[in-house]
Parts: sequence; structure tokens; C-alpha cells
Amino acid sequence: MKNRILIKDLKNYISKEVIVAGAVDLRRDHGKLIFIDLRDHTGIVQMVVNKKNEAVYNLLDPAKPEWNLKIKALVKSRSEQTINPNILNGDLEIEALDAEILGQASELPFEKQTAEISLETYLDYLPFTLRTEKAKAIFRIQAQIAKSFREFLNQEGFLEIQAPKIIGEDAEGGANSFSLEYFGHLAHLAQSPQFYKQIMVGVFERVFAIGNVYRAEPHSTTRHINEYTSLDLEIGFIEDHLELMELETKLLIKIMKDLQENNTSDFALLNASLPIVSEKIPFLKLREAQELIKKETGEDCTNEPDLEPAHERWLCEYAKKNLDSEFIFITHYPLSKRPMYTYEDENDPGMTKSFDLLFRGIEITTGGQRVHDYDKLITAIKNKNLDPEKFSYYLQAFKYGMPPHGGLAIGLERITAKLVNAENIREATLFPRDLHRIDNLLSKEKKENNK
RNA sequence: GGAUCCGUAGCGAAAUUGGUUAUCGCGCCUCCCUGUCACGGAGGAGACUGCCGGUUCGAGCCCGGUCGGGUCCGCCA
Repeated sequence: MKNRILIKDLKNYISKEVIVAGAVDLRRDHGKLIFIDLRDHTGIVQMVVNKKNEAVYNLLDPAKPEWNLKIKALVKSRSEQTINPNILNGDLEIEALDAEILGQASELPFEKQTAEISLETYLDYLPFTLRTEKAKAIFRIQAQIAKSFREFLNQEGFLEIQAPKIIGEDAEGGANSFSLEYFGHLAHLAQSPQFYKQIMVGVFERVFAIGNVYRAEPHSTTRHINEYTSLDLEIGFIEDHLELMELETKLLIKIMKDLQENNTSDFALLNASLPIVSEKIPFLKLREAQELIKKETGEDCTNEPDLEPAHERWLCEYAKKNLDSEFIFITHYPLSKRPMYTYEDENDPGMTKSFDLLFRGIEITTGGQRVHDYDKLITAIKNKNLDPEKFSYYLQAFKYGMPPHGGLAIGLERITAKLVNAENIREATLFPRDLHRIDNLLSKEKKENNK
């Protein structure tokens, strides 16, 4: 819109006539005087509609919350008695001189500002509920995390790549894939960009990808969704997994620093606090962690191949109290729990040079060194009872030479959820896809039929 | 898939050991209001208490089933 002044800049136009545009956030009607809080993407300002100006009063009298308006207005400083020190632009207001209704809105399903709503209702009305200040703060923080990830890796000489989401085989093992019909053939949605980022290490040595991944697991928890955003990176010529952990530590320091600089008001609004990332995030081998749990709690999980959610939470509490860190790496998961490309530690047979990063109770990263030797990889595939023939396309990268390499992936929604104190990962996902929902509840259809 | 909790106007909640017309706040409608900023005041509409069945003189409340949701677990590179 030409000549439009943004609300955050109005303070520079005191006593001047300006064009502003935005949505009605709230309306306070005093009869011959109406106050309308006008909102654009930069802020909120109080607009005064005075009945003395009959023409504009009649135009704006019907305006309800979420109506979009274009206003010709006079910017004014507020008199001392009417200054509100608690809000943005509390020392100024605009007086409507002329108005154009750009768009109307239906009656709202509930009040945006004061609503304490259930998660189900929140998700049912996302096109509306995402307009709340709380939701906006969460997704500004999420955008900053992705931006910082991108900036850091660009600085470190990584190249951003776009990995395909449609794949032929889903035989990677582990998580189930969604299958789809592809011109008469069976195809799948990618559970990760893993194979492609590894292939690209042979091309560019350092690559990263930000994209959606798909998991066809019918789980129903506060930390799982079936489509999520993976912050993936892969790097060549590493000595071991510890180098990856150092890289991730530097990355996290950068992300937290940027959030501190750019999102303090968002964190304040969410009543959330940033974690301190130490220069050296503590790490334990899985077996050491399990011995610690046994020693401290008496619960014996030392023969388990993985950590239970409750133990992940316990380890995070332990690290916070005793190691002065809200992050903790757990390394050396057994080969049996890791995919076929995971590198076995020569000094700890049966265990892998892989790691999980735990943060505020849940796993936000899995990473590790990969097998780069062609013959060893073939053996590893066979050891998982998989058919190397099915991986022949991917295996070309190794056949034609690969450096020692490794990588990691951060679950964007998980780290966001934990940073903003969201109880459920769905609050940190713009449009969550889960067992019960693609936008609308999938059971709605069923429900109708059963009436 | 298992365990557990829950389902009452558009939204959020209340309803004594089962008792008569199901209550409150917000929102909505009508009217009043020139300094509010979650404005205020007066009045009003809106619910077959998720659904089906049972026990009872009587069910929002007890029982069974069913549908839906939350949480935890399982599962999950």
C-alpha cells in the first residue's frame, strides 16, 4: 500500500496526517467516543473515533474485532492524564479523519485476548488463534532459530541444499514411512534427508538442509507429531562424533545469543527463559548414564539399549542441578538401536559413535559419525538384515569415495516447544499433523456418521 | 495399541449425599455513556448436560456401552 505508515513509526509523525492500515484488535465504545486498538504487523495503536466527525464516525461505528481498515488519521501525543505507560504507543494515539473498510470479519468464536482455551479448540481454530500474541511470539522465536541455524552454518562454510521429500525405498529401518502412489509405482515420504545429505558430503563436503520430514508412527504423546521440521547438517573430514558435539555446542550458543538479542519481549510475554549454554556441554556414555541412574535412584536400567522418557527427564534434572547445564549429551548407544550407517566405536565394541542431545527433558538431537567405507557399510546393512541391493543408488556415494563424516539433526518444533515452555509440541507447530488431525480432526467424519 | 482422567450455551468454568425453572464470567443482541485502554451501566437471547441404554418416584451427578478429547506409557534414525 502506497504512503502507508507503519504503526511502530507513528511516533515520528506527531501532529501530522498519515495513512495507516491494520485490523481492529479491540474496541471500547463510549457512545460518542469510540476507542479502537488498531493492529498491524509492527504493533498496536489506539485510534480515537469522535462523533463530532460524523462522517468517519458512521463509517467506523460498525467496525468489529478483526475488521481490516485503512485510515487517514492525525497522530497526536496523549495528554498527561491519558498516557498509559503499560502499553506500546501508550503516549500517543491517532484520531480518525477518514476511513475505508477493507474487509469485514464474522463474529469471533471466542475472545482473542482473554481466551483460556483447550488445546483442541486452539487447534480447531488455528487460522484465528495463531493471531494471538502468545502464538505470534512462539513462531517469531521459531523463525529466529531457523535463521540462526542458517546463518551459523553459512559462516562455517556449509552449503544449503534442498533434499527430496519423495523417495523410492523406505527400507532405512526404524520409523515407518507414509506410502503414496507415484504414477503407478509405490513411493514414500522421506523420514529424513539422511541419505541425500550424506551423498552431498561427497559433493560439497559441508551441507545443511531445513525441511519437513514424515513419520508414520501412530504415537500419541506431547512430543510427537507426524510431520515435523528437521534442521539437518552433515560434514566431511571429522575425526569423531565429539567434533560434531562441539559444532552443535557452538551452534546452540549462536542461537541462544540471537534469541537474547532479538526475542526478549517474546520470551517475556511467554514467561519463558533462555538456557545458558556452557562452552562445554556435559556428556555421558549411555552405560555411564544408566549406572548413574542406578546409583542415584536405585532403578536398574543398565541392560536397556535405550533410555526411557522418565530417565531422560531425570538426566536433564541431574545435569541442571549438578553439572550447571540444561543440555546434556548421551553418547554410545548400542549398534542395535541405531541405523545401519552408524559408526561403531573401535574402542567400545557394540557401541556407536553417536549421540543424543537432551534438553529440558527430551531428546532434541540425534547425531553421530557415519560409516564411510563402502565394504563396511555393505556389511552393516547385511547385519541389519537389509538388502544392500535396495540401497545401490545411495551406495554409489561410497563406492566412488567418501571422507570420514557425520552429522546431526535438530527437531525444530521440539527445541522451540522446550524454549517457550509449551506443554505440548503442537503449540510449537504451526499446523500440526498427528494421529487425529490434518487441520481438522480426522474423526469428525466418523463422528458425523455415528450421529 | 495399553493405562488413566475428562466431555455442561460460541469460549472458559460451577452445580451439596441423586431432588423441582441447570448457575457464573467472557462473548453475542438492544439501549445508555467523551478518556477508556481486558472501559463502565441497564436489559435480553442462547444448553434437549457428546450419544445410546439401564437403575430410580426422580439422573448433569450412579451403572453399562459407544463416540470424541487430554495425559502417561508403548512404539519412534
